[in-house]
Amino acid sequence: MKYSQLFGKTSKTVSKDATVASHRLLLQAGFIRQLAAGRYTLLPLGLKVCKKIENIIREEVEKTGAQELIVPTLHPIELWQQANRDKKFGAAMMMVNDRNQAQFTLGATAEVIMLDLVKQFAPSYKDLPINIYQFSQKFRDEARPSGGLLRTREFVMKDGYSFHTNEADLKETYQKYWDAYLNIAQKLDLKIIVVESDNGAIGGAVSHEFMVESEVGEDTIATCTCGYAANLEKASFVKNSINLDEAEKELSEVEAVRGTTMEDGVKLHNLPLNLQIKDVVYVDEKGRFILAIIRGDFMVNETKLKNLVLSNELRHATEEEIINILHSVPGFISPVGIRQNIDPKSEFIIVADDSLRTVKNCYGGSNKKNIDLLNVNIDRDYKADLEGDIAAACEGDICPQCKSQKLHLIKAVEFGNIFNIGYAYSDPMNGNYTDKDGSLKKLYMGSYGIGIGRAMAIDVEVHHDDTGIVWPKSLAPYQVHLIGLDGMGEDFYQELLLKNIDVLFDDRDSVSAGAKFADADLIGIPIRLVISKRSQEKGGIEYKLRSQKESEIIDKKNLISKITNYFN
RNA sequence: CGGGGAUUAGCGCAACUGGUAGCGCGCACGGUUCGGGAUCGUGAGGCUGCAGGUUCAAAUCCUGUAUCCCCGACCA
Repeated sequence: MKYSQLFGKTSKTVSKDATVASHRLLLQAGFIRQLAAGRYTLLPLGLKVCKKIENIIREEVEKTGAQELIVPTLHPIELWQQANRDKKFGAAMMMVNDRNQAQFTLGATAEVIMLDLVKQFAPSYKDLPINIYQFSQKFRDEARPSGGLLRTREFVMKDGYSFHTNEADLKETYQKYWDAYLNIAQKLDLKIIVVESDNGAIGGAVSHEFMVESEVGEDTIATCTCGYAANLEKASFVKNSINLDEAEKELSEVEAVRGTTMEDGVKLHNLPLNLQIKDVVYVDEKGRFILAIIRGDFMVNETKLKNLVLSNELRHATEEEIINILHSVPGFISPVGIRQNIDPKSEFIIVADDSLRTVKNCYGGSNKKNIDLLNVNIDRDYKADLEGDIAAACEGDICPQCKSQKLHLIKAVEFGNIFNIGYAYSDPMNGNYTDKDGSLKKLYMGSYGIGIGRAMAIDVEVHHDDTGIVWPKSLAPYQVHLIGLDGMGEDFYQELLLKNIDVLFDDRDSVSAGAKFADADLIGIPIRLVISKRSQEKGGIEYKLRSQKESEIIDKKNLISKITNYFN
């Protein structure tokens, strides 16, 4: 390709809105262009890179036995409703009507479509596992797209789906995908941290995310040197016992003229924070009031809480709701006796973190202003409707796996994920197969995703310097960036083409050498060749790797083999 | 959805207390240059996001609205 013919140009300036490096560089180097919030055009250079990523993914994913197909983008809303996923995805779904007012959604993911497809072939155990995948445009009406291609409303995803007789069978495919993802990441020159994760809107039980450490990442992951790694949404930690050897003392009310913060309580009673009970009131999408209680030194993890109470959405209760509906007082909420006060028409759930089993004789509010309770004990003084882990892990907490070392929190971007979905879709949609004995059994499902545009952005995030992108050779839009100076280069360009070398030839004659070098740095093609009077006087063509500072003059005859060797 | 900022030429930005729009880059043409974003000259390019209002006069003030960005909420 001649640069003068290439559609899409580099630019000297780029909007100050592009604060993330990959966003700025991809814009500036002419790989992408924005159409609307979270919607980007892939220009020829950008598309070339994405196609290379797709091919790498295709090659590795097919090793799992997956077969490529493609399903429509518009999904009849009824299918989503069958699986109850329309509510899970909620506002993120793009809705469309046809001329008959039939409702469709623009595919955000394709579990329901793929399951429906599989059902149409009435599979028997002999057909299983079924392992299918596609590359297709996904639509998610994200509340706030950000970071260029890192979070968009419209993107190409490789989404794979597998169908099994049981979980053990899924695990085999799951492991194959795991390995495939690591191979893909290696080819993309990305260092992956695999973490346990929450299944979120996809549903199911266990899943893993393939993360790349990055300051611009929207996720936080907890890691330990022992190998433990989990998304913060899922990460657990050791909750040490505080004073379990104490005898339970008598519950008592005391006057407590104080502010409404945890620290105010600590100061007033001169008792440790970890003996205080923290009370947080939430309201979910069904209008249920949820009182989450937890040891004072811990924080509530809303994702864990949502999973425990089976809610899709939580918000904090307002002060008015606490006063008028719970008949309590902000800052003085307590699980003790709160239930009696509440209007029985309002559904009310008390959820206790298991950390409340690590303490005795706790203190906190009384649901009355300026009165606190001392020596509060679970079971004796209050009971929870649900108990479990709803605590957020923090930097320095003790690792749940080795139980000795401290967790370290790092920011990361999600490169891909694999979901063990189980029966989350087969149940509501009657996704069955016929077993050996002729009986119908539920299909056990898995799903597997990688966003292509995001993968490209992560790669730029990881591989760039002050002057531009530094593509790994597997992804570079071209292998060689040939710069012709002094009107030279055409003959050698033709020669490279004949040798099947993928070359971008900067043939512009109205542009200075400096501008060409700057553009080459920006675009980031691995090998830069310069052919000029000067290089010829020195006996050949200048050869320089984008990733290195030094260049060398190489004789034309040896150059082709040097290039092909570099790429093998 | 809450808070903040923005919208003027293809891109990046100016235009004070209202007087009818300019700079840089890029683009076109012509010269001189030619190994790290050269330079000189000439030129093209704008219903100032949109809709109302105030005024003799609006890019500028007011109201509404749309879009974009950032922080948060949400989402993976």
